[in-house]
Amino acid sequence: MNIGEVAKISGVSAKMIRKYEDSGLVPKAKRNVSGYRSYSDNDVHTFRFIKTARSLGFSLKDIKELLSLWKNKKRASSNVKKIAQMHIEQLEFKVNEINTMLNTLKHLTKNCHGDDRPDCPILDNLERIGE
Amino acid sequence: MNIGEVAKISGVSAKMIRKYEDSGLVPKAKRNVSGYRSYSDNDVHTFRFIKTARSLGFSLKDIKELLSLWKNKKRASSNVKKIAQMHIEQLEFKVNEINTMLNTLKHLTKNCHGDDRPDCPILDNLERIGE
DNA sequence: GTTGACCTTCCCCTTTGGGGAGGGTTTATG
DNA sequence: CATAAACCCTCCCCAAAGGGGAAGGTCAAC
Repeated sequence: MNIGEVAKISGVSAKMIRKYEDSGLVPKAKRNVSGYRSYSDNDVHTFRFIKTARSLGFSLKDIKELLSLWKNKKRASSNVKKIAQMHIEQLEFKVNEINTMLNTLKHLTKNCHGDDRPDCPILDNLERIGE
Repeated sequence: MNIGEVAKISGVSAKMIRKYEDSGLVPKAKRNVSGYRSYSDNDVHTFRFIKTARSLGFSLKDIKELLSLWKNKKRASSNVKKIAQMHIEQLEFKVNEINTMLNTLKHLTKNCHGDDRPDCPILDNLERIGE
């Protein structure tokens, strides 16, 4: 398969497939006589794995490890679980951050009349809060 | 004041103060004879405003608008409120995305025994989900 | 008068994509 | 058979919001 077909059926753009190769996430693809990258069904499988992992928010660094565990039939599942748990913690941290922002923002917005007058608790608080 | 003192009391690093100037977020600072940037208390006030707005997750683009509304005593609060509401919507979208990831990740992780054996529902699902 | 702390500009790096230029190849169509 | 469309290649630039550090000028204190 050429890169375009792999992109279509794996859901990873040709652009990103090349980048993943450049960055070492996946091994360099074989080339045909004219220099085109040439892929197997197995490669498609790998790109689908990457695509799914990205949709769960894993970083490429994490995915690199996940891929190597995936390919290693003698892996310990504890290593996979560790990566997932770290990732969960980071996502929970982010959610907490955003929810803190949202609480403040919603409070401020509720109290802003939002009309033609200039008075605005949102601006008032931007002046004051960060002290 | 020199940039270092402004950085210290506003909480915005000197590096970022220069970038904000370069990017047009704040007007170019006056310079003293030796070329050093020179700031007033009012400038500190502005950087504090920016700092707080960043802590609420506003983008620099949003902050540019917020700053101009803040400085404009004839503003309509509706314009401020609009920006805040758009921002709230974006943050809520992000939270939803992350929570969706977390639901899947927690489910998978719960079912992974996490020991020396290779079997792992996390990897199994990375293969399958994204179809 | 030298040292250290401060300031300047300039360039590079992060992360995960995308856009597009310039040029070669393959395939389909007239 | 020739040409055009659709691929593919590499290379460079862009986003956002920071940070690191080099090379060099300036100021203050000892």
